[in-house]
Amino acid sequence: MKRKVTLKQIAKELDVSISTVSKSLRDSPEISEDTRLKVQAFAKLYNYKPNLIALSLKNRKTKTIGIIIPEIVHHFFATVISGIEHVANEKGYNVIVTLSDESFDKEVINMEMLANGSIDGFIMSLSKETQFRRDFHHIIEVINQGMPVVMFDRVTNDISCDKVIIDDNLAAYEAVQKLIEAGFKNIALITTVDYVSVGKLRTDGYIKALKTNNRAIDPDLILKIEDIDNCTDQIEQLIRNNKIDAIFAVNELFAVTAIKEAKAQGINVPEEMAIIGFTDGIISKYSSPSITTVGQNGIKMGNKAAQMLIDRLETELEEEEHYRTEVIETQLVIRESTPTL
Amino acid sequence: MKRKVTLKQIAKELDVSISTVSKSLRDSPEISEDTRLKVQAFAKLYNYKPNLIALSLKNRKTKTIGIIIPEIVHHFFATVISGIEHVANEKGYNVIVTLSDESFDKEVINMEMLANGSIDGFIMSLSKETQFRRDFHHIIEVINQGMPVVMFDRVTNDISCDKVIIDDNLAAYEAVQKLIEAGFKNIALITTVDYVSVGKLRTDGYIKALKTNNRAIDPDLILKIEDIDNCTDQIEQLIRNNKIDAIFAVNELFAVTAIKEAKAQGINVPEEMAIIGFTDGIISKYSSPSITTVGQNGIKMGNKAAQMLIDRLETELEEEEHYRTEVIETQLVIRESTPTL
DNA sequence: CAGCTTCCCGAAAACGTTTTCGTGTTGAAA
DNA sequence: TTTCAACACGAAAACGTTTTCGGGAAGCTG
Repeated sequence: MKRKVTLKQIAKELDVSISTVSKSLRDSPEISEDTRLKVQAFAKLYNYKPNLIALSLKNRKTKTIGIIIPEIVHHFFATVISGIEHVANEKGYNVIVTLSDESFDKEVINMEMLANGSIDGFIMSLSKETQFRRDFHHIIEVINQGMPVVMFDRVTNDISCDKVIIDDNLAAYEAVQKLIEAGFKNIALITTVDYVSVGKLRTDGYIKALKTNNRAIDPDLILKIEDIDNCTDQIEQLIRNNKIDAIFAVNELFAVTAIKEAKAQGINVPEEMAIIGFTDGIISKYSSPSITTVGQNGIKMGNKAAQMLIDRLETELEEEEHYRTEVIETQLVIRESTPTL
Repeated sequence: MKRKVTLKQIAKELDVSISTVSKSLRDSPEISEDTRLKVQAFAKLYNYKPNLIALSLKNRKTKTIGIIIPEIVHHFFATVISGIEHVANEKGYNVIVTLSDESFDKEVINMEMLANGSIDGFIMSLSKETQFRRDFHHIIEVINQGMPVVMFDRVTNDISCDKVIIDDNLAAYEAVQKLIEAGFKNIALITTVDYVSVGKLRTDGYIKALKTNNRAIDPDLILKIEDIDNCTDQIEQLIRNNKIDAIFAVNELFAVTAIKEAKAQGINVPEEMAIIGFTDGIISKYSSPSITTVGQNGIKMGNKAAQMLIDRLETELEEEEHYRTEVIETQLVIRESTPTL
């Protein structure tokens, strides 16, 4: 077991100073070709690689990005991480991932943990609980310490920083508009409780679409689900108790559950009931019928977020404070759960 | 923007030495209660938190675990990460995630990157290309440097280190055995090319089950797929050209695709054809019919892997070298794609 | 009063780098 | 021969900690 070799060891072995070794390896003109080559050969032989922790300490930057997301077992977040990781890697950055599990406390703990020198900046999406409590002191503190933060998807207006989002409102509006244009009359909405920012926005988009078309808003057709893991019964009721010919669901799970319940009640999808979901993940693709859905390109969001963070890290103009909000375009992915529109 | 405060600054401000500050904060009995309290109050006021990078350098450990996996946009790997992250977090460790994208080169680069001080140990699953090339020098080198490595799922016998796996062979055997017991005669196999370790093992399990029951092995019923993204045509052919009444697929994608193709050819699942998949992910759960599958508990694998790594990190007995291979039990998750067995 | 503890505290080393600055040697120019 | 520039290298500081060791002051014992 040969431990990693350090500058000091090379210096000792070659009977020169540490500085000489360091300079040789960095091809400094200060060093004679003789010693330079000698040192380089020796370093190569022993496979010397500078210790990144020491470099981090010296340079006061770690070349590492911290990510805080609610969950990783969630296709959308996984794609975003993937997107982040790719551009980060390209630019020589590593990525530390932490999970809040939708918990405020875990979000705070993770944030404080990473803020103590481990990373150069954050990319994050708020936990449900944080959105509910509207307590963002941990984020504000980090920003005040001069550490850049980029928020994506689940963001808040209460904090000014760079953001990457989709236009949830518009995307929902357009999806519902499509349904209306296709002639559907009784369009239901399956959504989340309002404090989930994206849920609220999508709900608003649904309402806007109906209003624009002078349709009445029927509260009975709007189902707000609190506990996402137990949505089946409520959705079953919704379908049973109302005359519905189309559903707009704000996520894949609601959409696929709606399909299942419709089938169970003998309703054909899409012939008798059309369904549009949100998020183009595994479920939408492999469900049968496959689900027409609003695609939010997670990879692209991740790319953009990483791009913005690194830009801010590397242009040390520091004080511009000119925060941007980048909107990633969505597209309606047409599949089998809607009749040919 | 108040930058993070350091020991030095506190020392200066309070007109004591750095050592005094450090000791005060760590409740050293060397320091009088007077100064101790004074320092602590001041530190609290300025929200002092020790710089983790400095600590890492000093202690020669980072309290960080490096993960290298082929992809993250893959439910199984995401669950494993989740499992790792949870026990890591509990024990005060962070987690750096890197992706190999199934590429040997990226695996090597990421490994070397992380090995230079950033982490205390690795948890990894081999990329396809690495398994194909059977080149493990990067891993061996890291191990020789004294850095512990835990491999999971896609492992190799060529390296001795801690491992966490499932018994792929047995799980496949049992799944196929179930099909045989249920009276199915013509059981096809959809698998990967042999160099993917888990694919090979599952294939062997399939063959063993047939042999045990004195069934002939029909090569026509064994489909080995190279390019997982373009499996549709081959699966369609398989089903069209053979009299098949059951299929065992080594992953979810093959299973769901088989269902789709069967349906397209007017074959009812499960009435006319039973299907068992592998991996209990999103697809199996939400497909319709939902898919009976071999559940490999990713969370548990992650938990175990993290546990093993941390154990090895924290028992500095170093030289025991007594590597373990932990086998996580699987269970057949019965769903709609098989008739009540 | 001498000597010895005890109590507090600071100096310095160490972790592994990079970089600034200083310095000794050489050779050439004056 | 003197002076000076160029050259090659080393010492030391810095990043932020922790910890060992040493030492001054005060109090106590004899």
